[in-house]
Amino acid sequence: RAARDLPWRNTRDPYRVLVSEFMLQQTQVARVAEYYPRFIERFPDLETLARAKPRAVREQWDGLGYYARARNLHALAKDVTRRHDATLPSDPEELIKLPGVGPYTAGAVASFAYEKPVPAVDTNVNRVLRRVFFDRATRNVQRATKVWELARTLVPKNGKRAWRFNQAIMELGALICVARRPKCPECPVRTVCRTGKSRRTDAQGRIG
DNA sequence: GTCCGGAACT
DNA sequence: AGTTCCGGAC
Repeated sequence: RAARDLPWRNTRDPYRVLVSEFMLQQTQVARVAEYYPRFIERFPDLETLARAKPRAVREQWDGLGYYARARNLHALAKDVTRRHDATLPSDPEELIKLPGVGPYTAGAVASFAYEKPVPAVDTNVNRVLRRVFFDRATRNVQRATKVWELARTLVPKNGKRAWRFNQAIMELGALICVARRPKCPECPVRTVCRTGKSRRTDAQGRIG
């Protein structure tokens, strides 16, 4: 509903989704918004990126940090161009085998590009789910796999709904259910959220 | 000065 | 389970 309009949300092109996710792994939205369009213009598709010189890729990435990810992305492009006929896999199990692709990025590409009904748990989503569904004691101890299990049960079975669901939770985590001082009074799910409920009566305590 | 963030590696 | 990478926000 109150989602921000971001360039990589208006596409289902797997390559573009992949690039945005690689950038977002390490950097905040505002900064990615600055780099992403230039990168896409310079390397519009996987083949172009695969053919590019490491130097050129690095230059486009300069200032974003975590340069190993740029190398991974480049290696991935070469990999996929060679082995998968320049088409990114749609299955998270396959995606995760690619360099620089972990559980989150695999889920994100599968959902945001291919509209597969799979969860994508980044730290935002992780934080939101833990606050909403787990009590304070459990929250600190919950293993990541538990949150993924929960996310799997929550994601709509319909791919388009799953896409919106994943985007919505990430947006919630990024704008409202932020790490430091969550804005519970503005939160649309506060009435069903453990944390939101307990905080409604509090003046403004911190979240443990 | 401290916290934040995915994946990879120890 | 803890560390590293890198730059920005606070």
